[in-house]
Amino acid sequence: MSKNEDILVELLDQTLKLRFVPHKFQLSLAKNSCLGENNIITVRTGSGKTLIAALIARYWYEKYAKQDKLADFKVAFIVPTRNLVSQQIKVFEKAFASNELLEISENYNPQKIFCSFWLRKIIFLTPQKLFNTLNQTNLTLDSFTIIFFDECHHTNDKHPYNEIMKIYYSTVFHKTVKPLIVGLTASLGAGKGSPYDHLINMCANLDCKTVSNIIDHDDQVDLDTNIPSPLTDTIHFIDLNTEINSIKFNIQFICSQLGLKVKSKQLPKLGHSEFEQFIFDTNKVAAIEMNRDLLTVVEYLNELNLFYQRCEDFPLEYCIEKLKKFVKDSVVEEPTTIKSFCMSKINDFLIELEKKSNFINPKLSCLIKMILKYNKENSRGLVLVRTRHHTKALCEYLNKVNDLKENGISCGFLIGLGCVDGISMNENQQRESIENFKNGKFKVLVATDIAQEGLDVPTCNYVIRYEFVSNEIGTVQSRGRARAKHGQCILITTRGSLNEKRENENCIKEEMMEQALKIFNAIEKNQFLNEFNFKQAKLLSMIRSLSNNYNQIEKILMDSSRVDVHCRDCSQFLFNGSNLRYREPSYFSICKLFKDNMINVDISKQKFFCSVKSCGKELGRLVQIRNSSPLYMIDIKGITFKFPGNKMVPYSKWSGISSQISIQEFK
DNA sequence: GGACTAAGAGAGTTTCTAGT
DNA sequence: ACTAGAAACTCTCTTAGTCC
Repeated sequence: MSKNEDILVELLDQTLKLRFVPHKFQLSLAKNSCLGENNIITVRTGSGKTLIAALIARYWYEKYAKQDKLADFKVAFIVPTRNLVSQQIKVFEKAFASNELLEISENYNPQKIFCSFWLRKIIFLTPQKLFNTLNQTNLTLDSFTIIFFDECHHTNDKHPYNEIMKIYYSTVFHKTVKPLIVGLTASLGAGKGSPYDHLINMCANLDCKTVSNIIDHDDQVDLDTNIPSPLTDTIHFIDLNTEINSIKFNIQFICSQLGLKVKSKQLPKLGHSEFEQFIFDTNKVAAIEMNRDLLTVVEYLNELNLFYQRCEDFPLEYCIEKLKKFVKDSVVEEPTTIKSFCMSKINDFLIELEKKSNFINPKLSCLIKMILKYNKENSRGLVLVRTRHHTKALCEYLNKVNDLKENGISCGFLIGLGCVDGISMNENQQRESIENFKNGKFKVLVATDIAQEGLDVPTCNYVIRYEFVSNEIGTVQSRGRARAKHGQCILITTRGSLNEKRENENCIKEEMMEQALKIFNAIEKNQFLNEFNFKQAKLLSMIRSLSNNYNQIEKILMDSSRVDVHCRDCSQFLFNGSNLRYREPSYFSICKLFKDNMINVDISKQKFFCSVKSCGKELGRLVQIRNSSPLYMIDIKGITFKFPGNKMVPYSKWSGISSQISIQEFK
């Protein structure tokens, strides 16, 4: 029996302890990692990559247990986006007791991660968190037995994944004890140059000399029979109808009228980048010349151009609402002649639009038709769009459509964290949206590309990309969201659009990527290793030179006593830099002279200000720490730093100055 | 005409700040 | 103490400008 088969038998034995029965192809893909080789596992979406990871982790867990080394067993499972953390934990629960798994959620700081690290066997986190912990605490990569990189095609350039690998290369690569690297992805991508070169680059970045993919015929059959078969993408072309074209024509007409008012030469075509450039340039000229009329016209032209772009994809009511809001916001008491003219043109246009009450947007009606067509008992549909505005507008619109209501189809939306242009979502709302989509309260989910990667809803049977095309990896990933049998993936776009062109290019790239994998499978191992070693040597020398630079920067960190802190407004000297102290997450002054003479304290507000009478700049807040006198927390925006040679530098954040001078920590 | 670079927009993530 | 929002950072894509 060969060593490989040994491993397989052993693996099958392990499966008795799992709460799932792995498919044969999953065992084949896990093999290299169980042999202890760093390895990239690539197989199409939906085939249970996370289960393979759990299998590998379990294999090593048992191995360590047998050798009585379980105390050393530590695994990190890194995922590119936060909402994947809890999702992947659920999969691992099929192979491990939940008290051995730890979800590092957003309220963990590096110190807390460092402390919690020892409590559980497997931690799940985003790469930035791991990176920060490695940099700010004593945690090192050789503490880990295995590191899984989920969606490892990100390991490139300055992505946090690659930053972690740079630490790997500069700290543990030459050691005998180092973590086993396992990369998981549905598609490595084709890169910019040759896809095969790209594949070698990815291997070098991840220090993986093998790429596990389905080679064996039996495995292919096993995959195809057990996992719902892959879908072919279809592009659904839309021809714009006369109504939209007439609206566009109207906007063009109004714009040319506005243009004449400022004697501009012929306007560029609306909806194209030249028009935006024209707006930008003209605005600049108008601002320099202080030409108010021109500024007004440019403002209106810009809004009309936005309308021109929106009316194809968005519901008409949404476009009208946006325009109305613009009109409302720009009302002034005594408008100039030009302003009144623009306003009246827009108002006329709005009245004209209101008449089109039963206007049909062909792209939207196609979307509704698609949803109705693929909607089944207990089915789910994902609509992917480009911007946050799309998600909100489409979601509101779809929820009003009678055809959908009658079929019991309600719709939710999902976007990333934070607030942009007044559209926001926090973590709880995200979780709620996904939960409602899973439990069926929402049968349709409209989302930005946050949902493109990793969102795993088994009943999701169709994905509609609504005028949304990203890169070739995105095409593969979005297809993988349709998990149910006979799933569908449709791209809705205007005929002849840029999106059509890009989608076609993506398909070609995807084909090339498959080809690169075939070359890899066919090529002599030695030849591959030569190419791999060459890339890796290049990578190592680059990292070495980077770390040399880094060490130099470390060395020239200035003694804090060589800088002085001054008031940002009146330049009054406040205290010497040696009196600065850091206590997470803020900075304080411990200078007695400063406290006694340089500031006025407002006890009721718990704030202090520059003591110069004509200044009074706010400099910071009082912070009460248990059983001690108040600390003087300095606001970075209230002060400026004076360097040797009398150079004054204002910083907007503390990380700027703390990378220049050494600041002591509070004890 | 093709390759490269820079800037801008829109998406993401984390950290820090300020208000309740 | 908690939470929401701003700021700072990266990534991808597109466009415009420059160089060969």
